[in-house]
Amino acid sequence: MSSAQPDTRLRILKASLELLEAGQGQGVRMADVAKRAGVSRQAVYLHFESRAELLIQTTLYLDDIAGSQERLIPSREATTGVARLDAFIEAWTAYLPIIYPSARALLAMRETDEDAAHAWDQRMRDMREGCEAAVTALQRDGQLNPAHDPQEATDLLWMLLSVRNWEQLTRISGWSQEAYAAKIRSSAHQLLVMPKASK
Amino acid sequence: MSSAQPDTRLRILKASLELLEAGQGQGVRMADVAKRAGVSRQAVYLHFESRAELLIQTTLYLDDIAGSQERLIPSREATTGVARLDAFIEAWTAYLPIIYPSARALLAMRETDEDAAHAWDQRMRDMREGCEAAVTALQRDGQLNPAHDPQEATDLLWMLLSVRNWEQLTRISGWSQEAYAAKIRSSAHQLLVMPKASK
DNA sequence: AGTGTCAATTGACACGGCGACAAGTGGTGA
DNA sequence: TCACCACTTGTCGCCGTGTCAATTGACACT
Repeated sequence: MSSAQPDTRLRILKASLELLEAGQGQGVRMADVAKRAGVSRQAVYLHFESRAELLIQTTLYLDDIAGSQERLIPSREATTGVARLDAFIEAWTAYLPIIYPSARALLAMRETDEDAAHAWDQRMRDMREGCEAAVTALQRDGQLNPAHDPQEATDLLWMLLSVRNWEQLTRISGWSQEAYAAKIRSSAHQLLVMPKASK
Repeated sequence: MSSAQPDTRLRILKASLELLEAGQGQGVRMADVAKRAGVSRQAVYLHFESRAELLIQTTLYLDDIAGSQERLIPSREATTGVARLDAFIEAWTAYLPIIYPSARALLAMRETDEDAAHAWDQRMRDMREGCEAAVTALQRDGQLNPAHDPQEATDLLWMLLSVRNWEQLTRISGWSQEAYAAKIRSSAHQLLVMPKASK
């Protein structure tokens, strides 16, 4: 936090992120990132040991500037199980389009690179914890659909909220982000919330 | 159907399929396929113009020997909408583990190769037609959950049955194939079939 | 025998992208 | 003045895909 060039590492991360967003996570090479950061290709390797590492750090950087943590506050503060579920779904589905480009790149890398695989899996495990917390809150309220035990319910919710499903519904089936969010929420309710006996 | 060497093209396809299965769709190179087929690397290019083309043809070959068409007969013959839905889900979920290795390889290729992307998308469009037929049959019977219009219901079912979801639930969440099939079927019912007013 | 054809082989090569290495260069502070 | 630091320049190796040209060996026709 001192040099005229505001921290090369940060410039590289920014460049990486911008390119990922521009290409929707596709076709971003080390040389492209370097060029955009106004730095030599080798300088990138001075800061990141490999392409996998750069992608991992880029997603962490994005989490940081996009406030991944703050987004979860309403969910944690929800009082009822259903409110917690809804708040979590709301936060995650709104976050999905933001992380999609870098998630896609990391997912592609995951196929061949062990570090990338590990980083992605960790990320998804963290996200699963949010699912689990929501399911637990539902159960505490006696609102969990008895068709599923908590483990299975968590996995189903986790699946429902996956990046790949967002990709399929919005990019292939052509759903708007709003339609996606609404339908996923109502589907989660149908699957997980105890059907009302009567009213 | 005559030479001592039973058709080189076929030997290559078999080799490709075996390697894909052995590696769960990962790390299969042209040279590996050639070696396993007992043929030079160049011979592979004599029969398939590119790696993408080889993968595409391998999945078609697999469809052929695994009877992808026959599997759909029970679904087409079902009388009620719910029976049709169940038969389709049963056929597809049982087919998924079979095609997974080649599907995975093709999905990876899809990211970078236009031909592979087109072939995969076509495959998935075909599968979607099965979903659509089941939803239409449900609707005809007045059994479609009014929470969804037929389009949306089809897309939801399509999403539910995706290769990626099978991969996540069985390979990551660790569900058995049986648990997967049962849960997906019951989830499809919860989502798509009209809730009984009473009984 | 002689000729043509066809499938396949051999070996070499170009290319793109990642990653490593070595020898500079230029600015800063002790 | 010297040393250090971040960075540059240029070069190189590796890998996997895809191409090309020359050759071989089997068969078929005449």
